[in-house]
Amino acid sequence: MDSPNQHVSIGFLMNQTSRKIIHLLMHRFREYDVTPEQWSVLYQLHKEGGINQKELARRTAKDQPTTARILDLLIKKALIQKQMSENDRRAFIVSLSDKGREITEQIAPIEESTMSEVVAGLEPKHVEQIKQWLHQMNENIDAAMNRKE
Amino acid sequence: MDSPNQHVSIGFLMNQTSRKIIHLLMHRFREYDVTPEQWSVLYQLHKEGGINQKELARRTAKDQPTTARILDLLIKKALIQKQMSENDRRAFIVSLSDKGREITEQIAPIEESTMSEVVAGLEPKHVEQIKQWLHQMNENIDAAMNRKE
DNA sequence: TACTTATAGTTGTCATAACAAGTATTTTGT
DNA sequence: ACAAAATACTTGTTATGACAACTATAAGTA
Repeated sequence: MDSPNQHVSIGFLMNQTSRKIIHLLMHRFREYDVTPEQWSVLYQLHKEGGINQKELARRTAKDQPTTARILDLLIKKALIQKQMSENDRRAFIVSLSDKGREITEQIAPIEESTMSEVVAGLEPKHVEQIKQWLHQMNENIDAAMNRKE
Repeated sequence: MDSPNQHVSIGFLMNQTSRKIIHLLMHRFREYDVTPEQWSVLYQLHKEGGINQKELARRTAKDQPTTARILDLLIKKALIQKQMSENDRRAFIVSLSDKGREITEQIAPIEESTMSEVVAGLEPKHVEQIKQWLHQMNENIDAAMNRKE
């Protein structure tokens, strides 16, 4: 990519960078047969299991159908399990299997070191600064979506 | 999204923000029946038409199959046309149709104003700073991918 | 020239994501 | 208590994106 940075929209650049990060993580995770999106689900369940699909979708910032299909794949790989909620028979409670916990703990340091490579050359306070600005953009977008529909 | 910014990986946050930008643009473009990814192709062709698919893929940062399929859709909508290259019978030369040019010019200001909304509250020099850091991350990722395979 | 290799593009498969529509269950309002 | 509305989840469709395999053509090389 030799394109002059200055004339490229920030939207285009963010999209490109985000895809590249996912691409890199995919390669690093490949031997575990887990994609970055599947990893984000496993990671949330490792932080706190026993939540339902809707809550899991909220925490991973995915919609419910996408979450449901990722869970299908993770069940096929025997990394998670679903059980019917006792309080609410519409809902399922999701949690890591032993194998899922093991793989999650193996992948976690790989994810961390990969992201360190990605932000190499940036100071930690700059990374925090970017996160704050991204957060601001997120809020702007939410406001824009709510305003117009 | 009430998640505490600090404990979220920058990769996760970038992916989320990027998707939200696309989502917002999609809504703003909906009446023109053009998606943001299709728009990025139209935009590049408006800057310079008469290039082949491989070059177009490079400029939009998509791979060739993705570009080919987006072009199929744009041809169906009669926004672009392909003609065989005279020099190289493997290649097609892509360019905007009159309708494509018209729609592109209508959408351009919408894209601009939408992106202004997204970065509302950030100073222009901060936006430039983010772009520089994103560019740095891109280079880091390219280096990491080349190093390991 | 003939053979090998590289290139431009297409097609197929799978994962992710948005959206709409459907089912089953729960909650709300009367 | 009962009908209506909301909720949790699933399924189908379309677009995008990564990747591998394929066809046709071009370029490099013996």
